[in-house]
Amino acid sequence: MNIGEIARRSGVSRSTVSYALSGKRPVSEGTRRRIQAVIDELGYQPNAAARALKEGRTRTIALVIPPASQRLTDVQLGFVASIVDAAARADLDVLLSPSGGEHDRSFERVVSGRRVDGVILMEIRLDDDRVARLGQIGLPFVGIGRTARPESMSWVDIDYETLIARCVHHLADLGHRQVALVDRSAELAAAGYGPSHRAQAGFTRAAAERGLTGVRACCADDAAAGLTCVERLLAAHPGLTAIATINEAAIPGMYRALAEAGRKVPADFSIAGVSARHWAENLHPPLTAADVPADELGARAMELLLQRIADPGIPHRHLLVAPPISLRGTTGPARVRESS
Amino acid sequence: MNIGEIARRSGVSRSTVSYALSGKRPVSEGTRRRIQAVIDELGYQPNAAARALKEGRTRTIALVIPPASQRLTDVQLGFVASIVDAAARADLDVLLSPSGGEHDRSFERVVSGRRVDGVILMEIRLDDDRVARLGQIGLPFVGIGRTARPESMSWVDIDYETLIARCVHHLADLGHRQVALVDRSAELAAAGYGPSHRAQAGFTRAAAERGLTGVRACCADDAAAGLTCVERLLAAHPGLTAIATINEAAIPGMYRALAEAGRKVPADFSIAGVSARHWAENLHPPLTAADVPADELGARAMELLLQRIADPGIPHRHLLVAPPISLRGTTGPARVRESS
DNA sequence: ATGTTCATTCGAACCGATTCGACTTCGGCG
DNA sequence: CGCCGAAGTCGAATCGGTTCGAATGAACAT
Repeated sequence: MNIGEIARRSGVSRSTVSYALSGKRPVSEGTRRRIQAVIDELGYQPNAAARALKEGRTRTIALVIPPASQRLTDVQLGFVASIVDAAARADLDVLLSPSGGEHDRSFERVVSGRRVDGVILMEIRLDDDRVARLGQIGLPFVGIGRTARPESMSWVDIDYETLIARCVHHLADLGHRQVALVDRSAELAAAGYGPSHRAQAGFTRAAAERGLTGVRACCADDAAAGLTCVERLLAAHPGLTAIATINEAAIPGMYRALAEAGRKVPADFSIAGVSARHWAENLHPPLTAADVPADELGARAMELLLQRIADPGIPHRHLLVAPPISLRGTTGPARVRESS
Repeated sequence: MNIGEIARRSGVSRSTVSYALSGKRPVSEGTRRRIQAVIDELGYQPNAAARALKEGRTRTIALVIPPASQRLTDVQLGFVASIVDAAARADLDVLLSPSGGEHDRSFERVVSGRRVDGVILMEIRLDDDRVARLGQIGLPFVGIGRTARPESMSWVDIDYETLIARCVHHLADLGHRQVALVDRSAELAAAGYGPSHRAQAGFTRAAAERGLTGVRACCADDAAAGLTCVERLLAAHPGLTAIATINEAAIPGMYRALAEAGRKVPADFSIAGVSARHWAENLHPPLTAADVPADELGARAMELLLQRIADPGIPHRHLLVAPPISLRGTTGPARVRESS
């Protein structure tokens, strides 16, 4: 079932079949129909490897996701879904490469074996080896997230710094004086995960501007961690009345911890976060949060990548989004303390 | 950066480089080291397309997932994660192919263009075109789920029929007399989605065995649909006291609807389901459910696929799991009706 | 009749790996 | 001393496409 077989059965040469399929040179109407009939009958599709070898491109992109060990958050899932969708629309296939550890076989194999025409990188760190490696190889790529030197690459990103600052201002407006930032895991932050650092920067800045007492806590990406994290925060800081967070996966656990501590949300305690809209709306009570437009970001990332693949020489482009905070059910005026 | 370049720089022929890498023929120690040094220096990896063309295999598998439009459920996400993980361990790459509509370009391209050595199919219907197509092409595949003729393919599956029957028996044991089955979407069921049909069969059978009144409702895969679905059920069947469900994504909505109707769970109303463990545990109250071992199923599916790729002639194998129901916080004795 | 143009089609080279048969060396053995 | 086998290496063929230059033949003008 290769092109030679098609050529034989339609009584033409292999090159004519190729031209009939690609249209890069004229083929007479009759010949084209004869060839097409044979192709339809046998269900022929050109061998992808042979085509990729000759053309020098694979019509495939790689999507580099966090290692499989950690569950994807809802926002991340939104990125993956929209990218897979956009790729399908562009007739591209998507190769999934879990990467995160120090030395990653999958990433290296995909990237330096030229299995793909371009790469979309998720979970980028401020100083990311993979970015350097892709630059060295000269493979087009786009980040969802950015390094410490963002001018030198193309990316789309969420402006966690601004968003967390906005959360803090919102909480300060409501009268809260002691606010905590619940970050993602300590390991991620230590590894130089951008959003952690930027959220912290925004938090510190806004807290200073409003004269608030701010504490920061790291927390793994799951509900159980959220629960113990908030338990500890409440124990250590009894006067705490509000949380700002970028850790959506931990939020159900935070709700639970607050409920168990007898703090009603939003009457006694406020939470504001950054999250996927569906996720925020389906929590109970629904979360006041900046809704990350993951679908749009994913689609834009793919757009940027397609442009870079078409012409690797074009200047880098960036998209930084800071969606407004949707007021839902988890923030309210700070309750005046009984002891005061 | 191809094998010729490596050969030139190490002063040997291309075939010697190839043998040095594969070890399929002896290469002297000195030559091997010289070649390896050049390879390390240039960061050479064999071109995947050229290798695939010659060897006739791509070292890649396809994972066929539901179309991107619908969010993956937690169980599905577990499958994807474990398969990606298992593939990475076997040094295989994973190509993601969203498929579900009638005529699917991505699936056809991946499968008949020989882009992959094997396929794992998710969301299989009782009568599934893709199964037929894969059989026709002769590409090894394993289903997560099975068709109406399960002997003729390899698969792993969750025994929804048994699990839902168990849920019904459990609810009957607690004294419930009117029970509803909340299925997944009507479109899926109409398309012949296996779990829908099998869950329904188990539900009807168990309800008959216990003399219960059973109603079935379809419900899209999201919280909003779960909410309206349960609202409608309560309105139409005021005597309803329990739900069995395979629709995990709708469960938060069901909780909400019950809360809004003033039915406390589990005091006034019981829910038993089939779900991912993390998901069930993080609900509030935690869901009594059969915990789907998605990680194990995914790993086993990959195992079966690797066997079939190694030897397509071996007999088909199957794995049907029916994990026990973990009693958590959503089922309790039926409250004696006040009107009785 | 001859030359010219145009539309089609063909044959061969090429992409970058693997692999087979053949060739050269060298040591061991009769 | 000459033969044999093994080790090590090389050249060429091959996988299945794409693409370039050239060949064919019909239509048309001179």
